[in-house]
Amino acid sequence: MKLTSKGRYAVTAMIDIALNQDKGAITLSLISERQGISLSYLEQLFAKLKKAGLVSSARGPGGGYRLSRIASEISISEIIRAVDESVDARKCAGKSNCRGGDECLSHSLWSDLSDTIDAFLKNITLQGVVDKNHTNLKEITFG
Amino acid sequence: MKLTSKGRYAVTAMIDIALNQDKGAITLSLISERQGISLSYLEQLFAKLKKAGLVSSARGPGGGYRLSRIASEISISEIIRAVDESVDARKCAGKSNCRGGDECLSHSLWSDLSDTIDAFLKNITLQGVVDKNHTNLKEITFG
DNA sequence: TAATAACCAAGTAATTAACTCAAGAATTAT
DNA sequence: ATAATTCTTGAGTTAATTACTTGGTTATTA
Repeated sequence: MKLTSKGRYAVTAMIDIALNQDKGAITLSLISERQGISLSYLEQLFAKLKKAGLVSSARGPGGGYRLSRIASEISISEIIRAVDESVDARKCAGKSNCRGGDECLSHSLWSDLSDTIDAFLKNITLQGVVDKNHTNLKEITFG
Repeated sequence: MKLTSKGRYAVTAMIDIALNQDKGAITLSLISERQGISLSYLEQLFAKLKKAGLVSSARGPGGGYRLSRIASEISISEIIRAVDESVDARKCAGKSNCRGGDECLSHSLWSDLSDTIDAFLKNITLQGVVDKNHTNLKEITFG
């Protein structure tokens, strides 16, 4: 799991579609204008989003992108993972200075932590973000 | 909130100290050897960790770094925020194409989401990760 | 057939990450 | 004192990634 502005762009674009999906297919030009993201960059992001099965596309006039599933069934985790290659949490693997003992412990721990964050984001849906329902999650206390 | 390998390096190094703090101050050379992170890069990271008040330092032989607080009172959020500049969730601010209306909605939503992730990481402490207690958090279900 | 809009492939500029080099200053041990 | 150790600082380098640009092509619709 990796969190960068690249992922934010993807989430922003997906939210834009979710907010405007009643108007039919949404063109990247429109998203580009509304969200201030370059068209070609969006093309690259949407190639990945499509490959991940999160959106479907239609060419030609009246074409554009649609959500493949309803917004309540698309998680933020999926969107971010579609565009952001995950951080390699195990760079130690194969390295001479990492023998899998205590030295490697922190690496596997980070890996677990990363999974935990991912599991957390799986429970926040696009619809939840649009509805601002995700703020409910803030109320949950841990530990 | 931003999640990159830079933050992972910082967390890894802090875990290394937490695991070895009974042996006194920990030198960066040792962490460098054990974790496979270059010494100079660690120097830069620890300059920030120290500035953030997470570690204290001692020079000379027998010197090194110590945790400023006990591990159960240092959150993963603090460590990551100390070294990783946060993603600017409001690049829209001041831009002509973002007028603060619906167009900007997704930006503030992302900002909220980022806060949510941060709040989540605030509840995972260094000690929790060392004890693997953080895996308990995986059991929590949302929504 | 003309306009639209997705698709595609290179390449480039800017930024950041990760590292290197080269000093210096404080502390401890001899 | 002297020497070894370790933090501290800053300037510079390399590599990777981000974000964007350019210039097309294909498919679809009016």
